[in-house]
Amino acid sequence: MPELPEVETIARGLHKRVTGDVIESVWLGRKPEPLKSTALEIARVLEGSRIGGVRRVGKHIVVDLERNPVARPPRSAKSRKTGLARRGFKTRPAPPSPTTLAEAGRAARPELAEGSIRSTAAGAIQSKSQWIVHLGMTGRLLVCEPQDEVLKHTHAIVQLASGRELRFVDPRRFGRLSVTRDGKFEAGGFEPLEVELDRFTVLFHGRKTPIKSALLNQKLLRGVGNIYADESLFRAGIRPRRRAASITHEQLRRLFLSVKEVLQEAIALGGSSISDYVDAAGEEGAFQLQHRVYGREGEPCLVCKTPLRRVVIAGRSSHYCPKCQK
DNA sequence: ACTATTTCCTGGATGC
DNA sequence: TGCATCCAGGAAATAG
Repeated sequence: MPELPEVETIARGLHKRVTGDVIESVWLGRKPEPLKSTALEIARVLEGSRIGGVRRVGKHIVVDLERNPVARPPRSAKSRKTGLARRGFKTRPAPPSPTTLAEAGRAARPELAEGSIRSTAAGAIQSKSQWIVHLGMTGRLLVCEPQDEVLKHTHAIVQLASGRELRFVDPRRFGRLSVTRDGKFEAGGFEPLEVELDRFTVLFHGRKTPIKSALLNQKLLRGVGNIYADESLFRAGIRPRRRAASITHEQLRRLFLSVKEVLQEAIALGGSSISDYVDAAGEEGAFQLQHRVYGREGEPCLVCKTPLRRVVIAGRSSHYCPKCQK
């Protein structure tokens, strides 16, 4: 279940491997789509774009895209592969059309050199856009070779000029793909690793909701999920059910430090591999071995040996030590 | 304006 | 072995 450290690990791996590559063609799976934007919008923005870099914002992977603002020839309905996929496809997807959009554009408008910013297409084309990927619970974004087996639940295949492919695989379909045309993706909330203490304190001030729920609220802090919320609360000595408003300033300071500490340690270990999480290179993280409460219901607290408890808060299982956390 | 609950989705675990 | 049921959870939608 990718949270901030897992997404950070994936984004770093992708950044290293695909920055500078050019997207030649895009295949998107069937509806009901795992998509926020429409398949058409996604394909239009991606195809012909150069990957300027990959980074993390909250739990989102942001792929920054650049393109030559060339006039774009209309595509015929027949040439569009999007939406043609059928449920549970098992064969290789159709190969990319021999002429990519970018090539067609350059051929049609050779005077538009690399780096040109002007477009004749009435504001329809931006030089900066973004591909936004949210992995949900079980999503993966993998760099593959074309001959690699296409995994079940592959919902998108992005073919790169280098010959490799970026594949989005998501069995549970909680993941989302979308694009922006202005390069201005906004996630809301503050980055937990960047937020300052006074801001952090204000975020929770006066809230009646349990502190666990507040930590999971992406409009406050972005990137903290169930595992790291529980681990942070344990390190701070705060029970997950405590109302945010009832937490003292000193305890909030401890929580502030704990959140950063847990996330930084997890990033250093490549994230937590629970169930099937792997990074862009297929490597597992190691932070699951450092979990002190998450997934340890009934096991002894590592500090005081008291059996750990699990309760459900706002539909999320929450693990804590009844003695160490008040 | 907040907060709480429901919904989406499928594989794996559990129970009979 | 097989079949039904439950559970995991991020975030949007809905309800209170």
